Amino acid sequence: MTIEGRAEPQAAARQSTLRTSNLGLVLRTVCAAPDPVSRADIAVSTGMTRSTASRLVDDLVSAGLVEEAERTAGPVRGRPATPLLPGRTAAALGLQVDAGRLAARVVDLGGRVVAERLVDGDWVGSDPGTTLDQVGGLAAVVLADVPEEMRLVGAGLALPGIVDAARGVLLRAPNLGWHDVRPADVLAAHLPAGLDAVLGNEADLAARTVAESAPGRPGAHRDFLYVSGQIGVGGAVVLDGRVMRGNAGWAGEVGHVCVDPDGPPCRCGSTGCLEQYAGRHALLAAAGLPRDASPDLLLDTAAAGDPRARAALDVARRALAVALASVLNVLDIPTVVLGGHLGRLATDLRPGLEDDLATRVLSARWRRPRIEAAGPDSAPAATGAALHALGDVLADPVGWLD
Amino acid sequence: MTIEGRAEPQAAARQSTLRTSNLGLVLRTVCAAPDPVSRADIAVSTGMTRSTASRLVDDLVSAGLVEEAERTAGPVRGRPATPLLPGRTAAALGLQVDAGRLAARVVDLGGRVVAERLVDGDWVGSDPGTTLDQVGGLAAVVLADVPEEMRLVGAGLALPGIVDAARGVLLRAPNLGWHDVRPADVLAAHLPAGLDAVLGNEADLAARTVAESAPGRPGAHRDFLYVSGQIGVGGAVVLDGRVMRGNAGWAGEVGHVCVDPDGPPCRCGSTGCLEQYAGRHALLAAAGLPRDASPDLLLDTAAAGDPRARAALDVARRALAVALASVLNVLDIPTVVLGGHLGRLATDLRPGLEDDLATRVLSARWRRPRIEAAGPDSAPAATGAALHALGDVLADPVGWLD
DNA sequence: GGCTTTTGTTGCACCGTAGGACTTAATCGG
DNA sequence: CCGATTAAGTCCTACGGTGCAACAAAAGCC
Repeated sequence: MTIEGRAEPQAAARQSTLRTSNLGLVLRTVCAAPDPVSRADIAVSTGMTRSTASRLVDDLVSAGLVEEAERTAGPVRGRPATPLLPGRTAAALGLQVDAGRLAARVVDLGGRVVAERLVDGDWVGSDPGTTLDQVGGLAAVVLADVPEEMRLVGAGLALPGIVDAARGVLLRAPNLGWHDVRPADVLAAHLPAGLDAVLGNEADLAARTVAESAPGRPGAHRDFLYVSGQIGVGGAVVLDGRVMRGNAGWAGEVGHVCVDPDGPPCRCGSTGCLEQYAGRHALLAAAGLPRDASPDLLLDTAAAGDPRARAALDVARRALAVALASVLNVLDIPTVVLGGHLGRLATDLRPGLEDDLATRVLSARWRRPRIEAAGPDSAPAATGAALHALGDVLADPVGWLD
Repeated sequence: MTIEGRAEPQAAARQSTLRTSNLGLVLRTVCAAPDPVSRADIAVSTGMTRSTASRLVDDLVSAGLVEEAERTAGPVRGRPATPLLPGRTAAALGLQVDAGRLAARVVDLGGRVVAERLVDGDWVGSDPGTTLDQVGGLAAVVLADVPEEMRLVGAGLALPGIVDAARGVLLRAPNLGWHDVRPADVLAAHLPAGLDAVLGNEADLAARTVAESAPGRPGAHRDFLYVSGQIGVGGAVVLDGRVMRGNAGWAGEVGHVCVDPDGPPCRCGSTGCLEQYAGRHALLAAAGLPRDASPDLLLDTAAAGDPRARAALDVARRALAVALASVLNVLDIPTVVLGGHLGRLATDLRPGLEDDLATRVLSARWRRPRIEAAGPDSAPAATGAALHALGDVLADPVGWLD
């Protein structure tokens, strides 16, 4: 929390800042490139001299953050380049607790999933201690699969609620029925000493996997609104490739954008929230299906001609159009990525939704808003949590040089 | 415009980057401080050594960007400090074209208004060339008032519409009836050679004066939504003290947040936009008053018991509550600042509006959203335009060292 | 008046990057 | 097969900017 109206004291840049900054830049350049780059490539793309680039790369290589691949003699003249790759020995643990799934994953600097475990079930109204114990157990199993030489640089835990990351507290997670939980108290027993999981919001971290396909590597979109269809509707705003966490962690709550002030009351105290039309429970109830039915069943039912299912989908689409248009007008964002159950309904929703947005979004005449579905990852927020931890290394590799 | 999915090549930090960065930091420290600081204060607050701070200050002093005030012997032991102040010889020109007012202002590094001219009138549907000629004339008059030794470091022009700042084009300004105008073509004749005005959106620049009370000095709020009540309703999102311009300059258009999907059609093509309830024209028409009546007349009429005026205010308040709550839920912002005619209605709107927001904003239980009125400045966007130009100097003073 | 305290300055050391010469490892051409 | 060419990577010195510590300056305190 910052004190309003006062600038926080900014630190002066010193010699070591240069090294930190440039080491990070070199590492990010290696990680961002779709194809392996050489020391000379780095020098060219960053503008530093070959000697400087070379020295920084050497430091990163000896720390294991960058690896030299075999020189493959190509059809080019001159001394062949040494291809550089993100190191395989640096990795992070990503954990996820969701109302319907627990996940633990280890992801390395190259974005490769080294090990993972998923468990499906129902944790609505579960006991925080018991559930976190389960996740801790998963984490321990996954960590046992990790090769000996691998170095864990951090861990993250994705939670479907509002978190105070600085204090490590989950303030409230309505879908789980949890509030004021401090996961570190339970997780510490299962994790290696010194490895404590940074908390993050599920939608924020899932959005990160869209913005960043691997640590430091830009993903499909740089500026977008991520809408996470869960029991309710969560979301995240991504600007310039970075997830906006907001002043106190509450940012991105598209589920509570008001679609109709005279609409049904929402558990948040307001009326006509988007969640009341497009949340999974609301949607399935309106369609006359059991509330744990799958999105595919809903689509099949509608396709079979069931009027209630069709109507529920249309209502959800119209509500999404109103809510998303409002957000897009305020944020001037070109793209909406649908995740969770909304992602699986994207094919059905997209055409009508894009048409609605084209009439409701002010800038649509210049650039038509696009709707996309998130990838098929079964636990994107777990990967996002690992990416978050790995991001600390990319931002400042100095602490990881032996 | 950035190419999506690709990281733009970032430049490596070099020795000169240190100097640039630290010179800027020292200058901003001097400008940000409410009371004059000394070289030693700067060293302490930035963490650099006294010798480094001293050297950087000397450079800024000899360039006129910082001034040494008289040493005033205080009641403290030790050698008295030399108080440092923002230089008086660096200033920028701020211009504003509005539907009802033209303005030209010169503001110096300390935030002092050196000279200004305002002209009221009606420029709705005006000819761009003629109107810009008028502003250019104002600018020339104002510049003639500026002392000889003063150095103009830049200029800005605030316009009530969507601008492409990079290309210097006003895309569209519905209130003026302008589109695709390149002001530089007309203004160049009135401004000194080399001084070209950077374009900005009126609401964005007005919001900047709230975020920044003088160049580099934090204002009353750091994170807020600025709502500019003009003929329509504009706005700006300010996060971490910086105005979000959005991907293509369309950000902050709160006026077109949907308040009621079944509401009246808006000129933007959507229905039930906030502007249809809280825009000046809509509000006055609903109250049965002429559309150029003042906000004070509306308040007086309502206070006198006129039911139409009272109802119009209540409708506007409820619409604002729905729209603002949606935005606040997505952005996690604690404060709304009302400007333009809405600022003058703030006293009437605030109590009810804050209550409505308290029930509609998700995080209100933890932190109640607050409504504030913008200051009484008659042309805030002109000042904002000047601040924008001065901001370039604060960001990188190196170009201004002789 | 001498002591204390804090500000501002000066000279030297250190650190990291810049630049250019040199080495290395490949292709190409005779 | 061998030298010319080309580009990658390394090494050494120079330079620029900050850190450090000693010193000078200007006040209050006793």
